[in-house]
Amino acid sequence: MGGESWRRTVGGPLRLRPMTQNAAESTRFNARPGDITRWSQTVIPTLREAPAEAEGPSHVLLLRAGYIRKLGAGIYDYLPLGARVLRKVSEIVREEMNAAGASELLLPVLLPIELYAGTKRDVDYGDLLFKISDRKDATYALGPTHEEPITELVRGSITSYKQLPVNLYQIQTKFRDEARPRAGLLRGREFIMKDAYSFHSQIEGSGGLNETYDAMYRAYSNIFTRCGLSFTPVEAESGPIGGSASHEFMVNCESGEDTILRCAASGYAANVEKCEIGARAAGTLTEAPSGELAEVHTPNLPGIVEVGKFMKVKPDRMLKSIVFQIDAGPGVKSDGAKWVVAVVRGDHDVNEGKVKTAVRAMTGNAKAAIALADEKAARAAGFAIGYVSPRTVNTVPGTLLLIDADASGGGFWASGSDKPDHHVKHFNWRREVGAKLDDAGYVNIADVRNAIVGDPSPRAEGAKLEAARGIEVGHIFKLGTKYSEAMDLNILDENQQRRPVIMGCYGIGVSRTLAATVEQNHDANGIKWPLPLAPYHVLITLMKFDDEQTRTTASDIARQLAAIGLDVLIDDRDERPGVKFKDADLIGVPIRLTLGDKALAAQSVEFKLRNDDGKGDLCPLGEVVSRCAAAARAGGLT
RNA sequence: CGGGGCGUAGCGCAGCUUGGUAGCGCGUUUGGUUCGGGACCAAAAGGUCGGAGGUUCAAAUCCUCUCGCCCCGACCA
Repeated sequence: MGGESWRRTVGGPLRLRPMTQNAAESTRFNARPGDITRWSQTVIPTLREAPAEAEGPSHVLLLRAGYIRKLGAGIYDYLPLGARVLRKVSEIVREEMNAAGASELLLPVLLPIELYAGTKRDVDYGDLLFKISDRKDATYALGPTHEEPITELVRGSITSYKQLPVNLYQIQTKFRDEARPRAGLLRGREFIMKDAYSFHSQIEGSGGLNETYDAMYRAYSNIFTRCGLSFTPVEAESGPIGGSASHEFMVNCESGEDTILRCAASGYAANVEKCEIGARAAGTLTEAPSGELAEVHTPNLPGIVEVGKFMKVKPDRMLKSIVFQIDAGPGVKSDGAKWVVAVVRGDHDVNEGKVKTAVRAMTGNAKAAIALADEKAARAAGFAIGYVSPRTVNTVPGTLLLIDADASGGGFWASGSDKPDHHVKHFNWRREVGAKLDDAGYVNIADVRNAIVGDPSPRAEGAKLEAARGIEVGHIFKLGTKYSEAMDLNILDENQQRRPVIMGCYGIGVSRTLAATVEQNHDANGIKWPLPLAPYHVLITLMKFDDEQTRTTASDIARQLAAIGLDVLIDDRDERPGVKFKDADLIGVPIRLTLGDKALAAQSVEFKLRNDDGKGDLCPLGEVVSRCAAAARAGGLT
């Protein structure tokens, strides 16, 4: 971080409110007064039963509590409560993005398909790209992310390296033609996202990509902290630049779809795709055989588990051999290596990214691309797909062999037999593969599998990796020059060199954050909003909706709360108390004030937090505002 | 895109096997009794049974096609 930079890139949000010694002023939570809404005048259609299709706590509760309504598969209305929460998330995002030196703009949703053809993303994105056509039959895409339009914009408006860096963001609806929308707001076809793009003339130093990346990392940490969420930033699959060039921000939640791994000793955390594994004991590839090689007929068995059951061999004693094909990369001459067979234990999963890294190291070709082998091509080359064994390193020309440490030892192994419907028992590395094992140009022991719970930590000796689940709500990464090269975004640098602009990209799922917050904060009765995201901070429940004194008192309190910046919902419906209390718990407003006869007679109201059990306690009218303010502050409202 | 399932009142469901006047609970409306954690009694409104075609005297029910939705998998912010 260049400390002299005029740009504010560190720390919390700028607040417009001037510092003051005045005690009353200092309890204010917002520059503007809070909102006062009467339940009877808005639309909060709570449901006793959730629609049958609702899946998962956030989906069920947001539907039941009247925050959202489904309009189609993966398409939702945001009702007044839902819209208010979205606004709260967005405001926090805005404040932190602005404080970190980014500028908000708004790009179109409707984009000519040609824009995506230029970067081949119309193909790469495939069916995920939402396409529509107009009356002239011209095709458009509904923006899934906005690298192309933003690059197009910057190409036409930034003309000198002296104008860099810039970081531009928008908060907007995105579209993806998901194969299977699910879990309500967590995976919709239409969702709200904050996406930011930064542009730089260099990677290092003041104004460089790394500086902004770090600033975004801090801004994201601030944002999710301010939202009141428990979250973990994890290392994710790195982009083209390498290193720790990508992080995902995961909301910690057992119901989350993503698995993350972390090491308590070092603080290291990564997603499954990225997670490194610490040093493991490997075999010497010289161990003695466990017995005679024996062929077993294993017809019509679809997976390793079934084969294992059939042969009475546990998956952790089986070798799984996965075939990848190597594309040497444009302009790079192939050195003859065409295939890679990655071998892991049957109970482990091959990691494509790690295979790629290992292949690059092995061949010295840093641009080599690998992909799961095309089945037809692999068969034609001599691989019995589904029954491949490591012996193919000897039988198929141009084949490299990568052996995971845990698959490299001696003892009993079962493997494919390189002919359809057959496996072998007592596979032995030395006997079956032979001299090629000693040729490091062809055979390497490497980390080529996904990490799992209990694996050694890559950062602290002796420590083990723990697994946790989460929901991805933010992702930052270093794009490099992929888009600037594809779209001719070049700028002359100070040495008069014409160079592609270096880019970074930073996303936050705004609507997903709303849902993830509910996933993380709820109980059997309903939602429990963290104060900063709550649609209203205080709910005033009238026991007698038509009692004049009750109504006046409620209005009074609401006005005073609004004056210090708290948002107030007054439940003035003609409903029985039980209904009101159930709904109060369901919609999850953090602070509840109940105005009933007995309390009012004692010049008091009942004060209860959504987080507390029981019925709350009496609070004298004169102390209500300060008590709410204290609770709001304790709840993380600023 | 593969496999499975479901479309009947605002929500949850029954009816379909064996064709014959479309039902139940919740919610809604009206009246009454109630009134501190989803009250009770009475009355009422609300449905082209997803759509199209076919078989039949007659179709929510049987057949064909189609659309929508959900779940598992593949995929994924």
